[in-house]
Amino acid sequence: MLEDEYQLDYFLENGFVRKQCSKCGKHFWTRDLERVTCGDAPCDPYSFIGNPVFKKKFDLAEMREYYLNFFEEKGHTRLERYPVIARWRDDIYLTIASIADFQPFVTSGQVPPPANPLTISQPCIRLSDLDAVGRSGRHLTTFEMMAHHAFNKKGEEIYWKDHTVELCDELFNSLGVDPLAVTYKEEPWAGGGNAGPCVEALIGGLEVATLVFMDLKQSKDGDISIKGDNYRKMDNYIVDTGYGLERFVWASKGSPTIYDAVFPEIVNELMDLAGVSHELDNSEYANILAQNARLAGLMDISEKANLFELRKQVASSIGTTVEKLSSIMEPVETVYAITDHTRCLTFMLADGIIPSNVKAGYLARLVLRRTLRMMKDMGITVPLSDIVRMHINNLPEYPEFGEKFDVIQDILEHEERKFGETLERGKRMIKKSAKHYKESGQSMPLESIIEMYDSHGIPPEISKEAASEVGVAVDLPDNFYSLVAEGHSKAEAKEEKVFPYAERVAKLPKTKKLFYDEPTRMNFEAVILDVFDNHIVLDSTLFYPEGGGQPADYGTMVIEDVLHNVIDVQGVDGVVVHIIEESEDEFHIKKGDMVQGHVDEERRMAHACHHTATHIVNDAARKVLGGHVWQAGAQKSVDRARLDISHYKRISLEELNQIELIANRTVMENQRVIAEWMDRIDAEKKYGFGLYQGGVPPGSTIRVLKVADDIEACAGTHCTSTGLVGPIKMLKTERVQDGVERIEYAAGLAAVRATQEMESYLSQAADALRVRPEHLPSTIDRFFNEWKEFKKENQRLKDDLAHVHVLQMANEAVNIADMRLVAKCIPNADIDELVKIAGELTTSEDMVVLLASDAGGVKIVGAAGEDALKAGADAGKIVRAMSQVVGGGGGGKPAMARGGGVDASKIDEALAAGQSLLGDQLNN
RNA sequence: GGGCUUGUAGAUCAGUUGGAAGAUCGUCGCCUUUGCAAGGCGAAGGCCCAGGGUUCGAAUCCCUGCAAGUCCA
Repeated sequence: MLEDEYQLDYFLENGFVRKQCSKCGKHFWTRDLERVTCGDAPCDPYSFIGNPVFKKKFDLAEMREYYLNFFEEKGHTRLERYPVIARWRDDIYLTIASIADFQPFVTSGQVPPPANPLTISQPCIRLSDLDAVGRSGRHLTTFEMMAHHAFNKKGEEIYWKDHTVELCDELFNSLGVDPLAVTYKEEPWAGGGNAGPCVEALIGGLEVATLVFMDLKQSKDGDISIKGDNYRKMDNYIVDTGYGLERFVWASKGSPTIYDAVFPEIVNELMDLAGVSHELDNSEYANILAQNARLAGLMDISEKANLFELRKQVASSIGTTVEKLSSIMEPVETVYAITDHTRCLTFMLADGIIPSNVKAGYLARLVLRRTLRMMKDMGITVPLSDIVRMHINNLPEYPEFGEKFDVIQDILEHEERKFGETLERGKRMIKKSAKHYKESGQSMPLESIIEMYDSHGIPPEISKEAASEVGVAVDLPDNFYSLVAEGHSKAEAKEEKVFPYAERVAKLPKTKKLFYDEPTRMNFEAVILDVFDNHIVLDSTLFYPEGGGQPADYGTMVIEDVLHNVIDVQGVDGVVVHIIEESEDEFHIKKGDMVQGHVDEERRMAHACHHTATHIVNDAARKVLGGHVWQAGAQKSVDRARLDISHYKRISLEELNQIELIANRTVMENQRVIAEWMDRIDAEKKYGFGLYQGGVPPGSTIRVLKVADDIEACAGTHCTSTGLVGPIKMLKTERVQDGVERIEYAAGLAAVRATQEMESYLSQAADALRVRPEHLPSTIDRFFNEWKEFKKENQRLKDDLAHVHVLQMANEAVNIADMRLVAKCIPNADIDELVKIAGELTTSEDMVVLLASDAGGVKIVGAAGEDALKAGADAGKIVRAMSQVVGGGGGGKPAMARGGGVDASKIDEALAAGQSLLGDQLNN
């Protein structure tokens, strides 16, 4: 990055000098002529602890308000925060920075910003330094990034570097910061495909703000190289600042840790619950925490070795041992982490993340389970929701949290119970396998501990604990989690489907879409703009291209008196491409030809019904299940549609019935379906991000569709009023992921057909049992019970029959070498009968039994009594040999074997062969 | 989106190379006991998740589906 980028007039005119840090070598700007270090840790240790840098103390609400108000007075428009779950992004799950609110469409210049310049305090969640939270004294999973942004275009500059630094500097001045204590360090920034110069504002060793001047974007042919990637200048350039709200509050209070500054009441309450005495008034204790935070500021403690190093340094600086220090620090750190994590959960759940085993939901569960584990370690037994309640009470600025508390509580209880069950199950498994290893005199292999974690979610510490209860010791290596990661094969890069002819299509003008204005018209005329094999582009069309879960229209096109079937329609950047069935005539189609198009009306109407029904069902589901319900996907077809929604429990039959009733009521209200093209920003302001349930459409204007109470951005074709949807019939629910339920339903004629189909199953079943459908449940119940009775009865009869056979057959035995043999065919007997007879006969110890039956081919059973076994009889071998005779196979144990074959005519031959083989066995 | 694990009695789980479906707890009956805890004897209770396939034969092997658990991006 060029040095020139940082030669700001503001610095030069306000007594700043550019220096190079004597420790890290980076350049920085300061008013302090004596200063030799850049002001950032580790070059400068924290000096603000116990020595606040502002003239007064602020809490979160006061600080946030001060900041936003300051920038409002400087001509910025204040914006409401965005959710912590990045609904409008498909590349990240969580909102990780204020600028994320405006990516990708505002930052790329496609969509104008909601205000310019603007200021916002955006709650953000970053889980990348999870291990450091609580320990470092400064890391948080959840923080608010206060920011002012200006979006500049060539010729339309709001403000750029000078004014940005000036505003920052003024803010510090107004807060009473000593001007000599502020440094601005040069630190080129790159991330998320963009880059630019950047200065970090540092006070007392703490980085309190980052001022990014984003004016580069990643590009293969770019002429500027940063960290190995090529970038080039953008037409627009953006002021992207980030001021850490929590750090400001910390700096204003100078408390030993950021946690004691941000949520002191909750920290204290949890310390009490954990039985940890946390007296910051005690100067000795406060000094330990302060010293820990100061030194932690100098290093990255996410690695265990570094944590130990930190302990060593802190211990020596206050004159104690590492063990003693650890015993003081660990409980305190854990409580800090619990306080932080529960605040994170508060934001996550209140903003509608449903804990799950995939996607953002997994992140929520990760935090949740970590928290529960730590609470258990600390002996905190209150429900998680009690702690979340504390946070909600502590954040009155977010009244929406309180409104959602009931659902949050329900989710938390559900999750706590689930985790408890998982741990119980896991402990049983561990104990079982530990016992196994103990008995065989082995130690517990690490692989099984890894498997317990990877496949069953049992934390290694819990595995170790459970194993030691059985008396098996387990060594846990420091790099346990990286060993887990090693076991995972790298995910394959998925192949992106590339549309053929995409480049040529891109050069064509956007197709005029007639189906929005005239949803009921099915015939049209148009002109061919271009043809690629069987792909046809028109100037205008009534054909709906696949999109938004709605499949493409089919139909026909008459070109030069030849009829072509349209078998697919795709949209490529606003250009509609019609794909016709391949035929020999297609070679005659050329640019400029007139086309008479006809859309398959039945297919279109079925799609429209299902699409409108989807909006109705979505709304009904929210009304029945709760406001946390969020569309996670949808697909329509001619005969059914499905809607995936976020929900933390299985949908019960009662709930599904309720949804069905409400949906059909909405239909009968016969409300007009209203679609209007709106400015994206206006639409977002008016309706919120609920608009994007079905996905985020690109562009500065979006089509807002109102179906009864449901308002969404939607580009599909719809019925003109809800009444035209016809009946909506729920078909089934399915759990596609933990936390995501799929509802399947049919609408319109498809619903009638689906109902008819169900009824026909019902009447067929009823006919088969010769009862009326309403008697089916009781009749089936009776039949099933009777069937079980008969089965048992059958078993008893076979036993009796076998017994009768046994009495007869014992007399028929022939003597072979001191043993007795019964070799006989019992016609029609099934294999179980043969087994029973043979089993009973061989209770006589000198008996060998060879039985056959012609039921279903040939069945053979052989058995030998104790003495016969000792004498060398092996029923397994005999039966195998006999089975080969009848064209099959068999085997078993010497005492009991079975086999069979297909050729019933050779049964006698097989019995004879068996007898002779037995003779051989006994004589040897 | 990818990976791994699991569906057997009311509950928790065994079930070997494919060859007679089991244990423990719980339930019920009887016995022992002043009573309780406990003990003894016995019994009931299984579409071995569903559907295909391989095989003479499948709880067991293969495929598909359904249900559930879990790790990661």
